Amino acid sequence: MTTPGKSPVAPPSNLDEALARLRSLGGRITRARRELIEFFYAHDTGYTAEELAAQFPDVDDATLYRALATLEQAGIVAHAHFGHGAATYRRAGAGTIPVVCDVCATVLHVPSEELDDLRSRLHAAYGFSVDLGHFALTGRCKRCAKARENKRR
Amino acid sequence: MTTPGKSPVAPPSNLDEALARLRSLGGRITRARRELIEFFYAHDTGYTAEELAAQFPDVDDATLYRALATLEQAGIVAHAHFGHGAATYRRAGAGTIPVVCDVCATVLHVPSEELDDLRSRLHAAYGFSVDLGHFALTGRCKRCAKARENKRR
DNA sequence: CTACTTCTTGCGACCAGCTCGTGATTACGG
DNA sequence: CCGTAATCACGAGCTGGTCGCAAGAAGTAG
Repeated sequence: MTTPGKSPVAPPSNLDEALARLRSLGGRITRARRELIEFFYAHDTGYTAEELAAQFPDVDDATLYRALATLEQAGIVAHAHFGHGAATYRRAGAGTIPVVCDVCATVLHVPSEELDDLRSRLHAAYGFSVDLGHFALTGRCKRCAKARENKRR
Repeated sequence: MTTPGKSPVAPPSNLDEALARLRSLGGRITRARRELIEFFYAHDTGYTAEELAAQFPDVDDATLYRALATLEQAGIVAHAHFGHGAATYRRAGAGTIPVVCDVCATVLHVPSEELDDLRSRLHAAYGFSVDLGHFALTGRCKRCAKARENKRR
């Protein structure tokens, strides 16, 4: 309803596989798409659309968003929401989930196995398959939690 | 950085306490605020700003958002993000975490104890105090997960 | 009850992040 | 190299939310 259908298959593990996947789904390899894929396979962290736009100044915004949506449907990239602002995009299948401090916006990447437990519990109890990683977990990092403690007394 | 500072104290447990809390923090009890608080104490689920605006047609949008922000700072209401759209607001301290299906948008309310484990694990391992409930967990509900399975073969 | 101060509201303009419609362009199968 | 469908660039538009400011109400002191 809100998210474009995400491919349930395993993410491609390298650039060539990603290009092949895109092609096999009937997508064309355009300059924008190729550059994006290359970029994501060269950089493992997440980028906002704005950052990507700065990286590829001659790709139009609308094109950028459409390319990202296509790559996402192909299971090549994934996006997640941090805090209140823009979404961040990164390579699919990264194996970590982002945890963001709402105070200082620091992002901690937690291995996704930390959450396997929760995932299987919710699956067993409610039949729900959680997709951890689409929304970041939020909270307070060690430092900001401590700072706030001090302020309160 | 993104979220207005959230009060770390326990949420008020009834309407009068909530009003008292607001007053004790130097806030005035205006019609908009009182009506909102009454509404949240009468309805336990979450509402988008749009739904609230429809509920209180003579409260201006900007006022509504400002009132919600005030109540949130006072620890009376809390907002969370479901899917990609608008935030939803509800009474603070509800004790359940929303889990949303990205396909059919059904919301499942999971007792927050289900997540205690995760919370303490992340706290122990990274010093991070997660605030589950600010972002909903997303994924596929039983029915939509099954539907997708069938479509794939 | 009145006067006064300060917080709050309503209004309109505005902003970020993203999406859509359209005609021009380009990838790629043949 | 051609034809044609997929894609792109451009501009307008949409949603969800915020801001500045003048006018209006809540609380307080007298």
